[in-house]
Amino acid sequence: MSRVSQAEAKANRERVVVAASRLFRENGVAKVGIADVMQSIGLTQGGFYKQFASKAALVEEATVKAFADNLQDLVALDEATGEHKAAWKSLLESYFSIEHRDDPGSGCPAAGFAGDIARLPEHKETYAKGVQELAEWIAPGEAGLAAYAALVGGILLARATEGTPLSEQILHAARTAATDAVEGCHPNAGKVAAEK
Amino acid sequence: MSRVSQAEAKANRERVVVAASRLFRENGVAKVGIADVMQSIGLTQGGFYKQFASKAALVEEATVKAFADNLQDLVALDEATGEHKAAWKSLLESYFSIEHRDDPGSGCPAAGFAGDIARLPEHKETYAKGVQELAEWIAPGEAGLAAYAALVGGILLARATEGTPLSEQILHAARTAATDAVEGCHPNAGKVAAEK
DNA sequence: TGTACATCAGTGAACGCGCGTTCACTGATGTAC
DNA sequence: TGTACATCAGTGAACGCGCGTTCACTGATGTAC
Repeated sequence: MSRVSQAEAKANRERVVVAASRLFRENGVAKVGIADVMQSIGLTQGGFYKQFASKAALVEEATVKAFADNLQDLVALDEATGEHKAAWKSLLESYFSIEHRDDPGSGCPAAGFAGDIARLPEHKETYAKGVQELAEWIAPGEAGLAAYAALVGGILLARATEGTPLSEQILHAARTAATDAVEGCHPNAGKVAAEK
Repeated sequence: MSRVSQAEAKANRERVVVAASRLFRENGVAKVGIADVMQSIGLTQGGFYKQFASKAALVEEATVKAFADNLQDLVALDEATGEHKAAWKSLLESYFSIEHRDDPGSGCPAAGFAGDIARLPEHKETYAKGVQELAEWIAPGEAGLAAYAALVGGILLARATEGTPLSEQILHAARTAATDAVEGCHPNAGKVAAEK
């Protein structure tokens, strides 16, 4: 294989971004090399720099794509359920599922990229834009932000404790708390931290 | 400097763990090298392996220490305030402060190590133990776990969006939501995600 | 208490490996005529 | 439409650098007598 048609080259470029978007979320930006990404779609590392200026450029595009895809899924969920509140409840179930915990590659981008972006200032703007849009989907303003932070914290802790019984407890606890926030007052509201 | 007294050697070993506990939280395990840790306390990298079997062993000890120190601080906060609910409110203020966001090195270990531990299975047990203890401090059972997840998610998102206006909004939103969870029902409870 | 020797914490340089990036090369694609 | 040539996506190897780890060496500490 040497030269390839323009259309094929463009398609390959997109495949690189898609693969990176998955691999970065799955294993972390630092642990995924250019060679890994290229190999995963059957190409060699050398060609990478014909399409991207640097690894950082790929991280940027992969971040944008992950957030965009995620938002699109949620909008589709709105349309599928017909009512936003039902869509939100449906999201809660899948978000705090074992499947989502164990498959970060196709999961929440805010969670998948959180660890890396926190130390990569150049991508914070992009990350923030993505977070804002997804939080807006949940609910406008600070209510959405707080809810989204609870989601991200729950899934990250569940992943970091995966393999211990605590992981499932966290998933359950976070799902319950988020559900209660939608339903309104829970009978036990107010008891948190008031028992010691 | 060649050989050093046993007492001094033991003290140096502890200084290494303390420095690592801070540096790992601050810059991430992957970005902090053995040489960085040793240099930060005025020693050279060669001596490291006289005290530790590997970098992984240091990560383990640094994780344990970070969680232990944090728990001790919280217990002290309980004693200082006299009442647990007041201590919790006080924690909320400092947890979602700009200072805590900008100084991960001495901050919440669950947040500081989250990104790295999620990809280092060998440390998940230790991490889980630390999370469990801190969550128990907040409140027993799932209430504490859910609250802690909301804390961690809030501070991580705020750090990953630092430099954008969203960061402060997240801090504020997460603090408000957590405070309301203690106070009981907020007038707006139930409105989340119900407006679209 | 003093002396002689073994121990070993810390030094500084080197080794290996992985990874981001570069580069000469290939040969099908795209284009000019 | 066909031909000749330039372009350039992809290849495979190499370069540099950082970092975890190893190692011969140093000389003060700790100990045996």
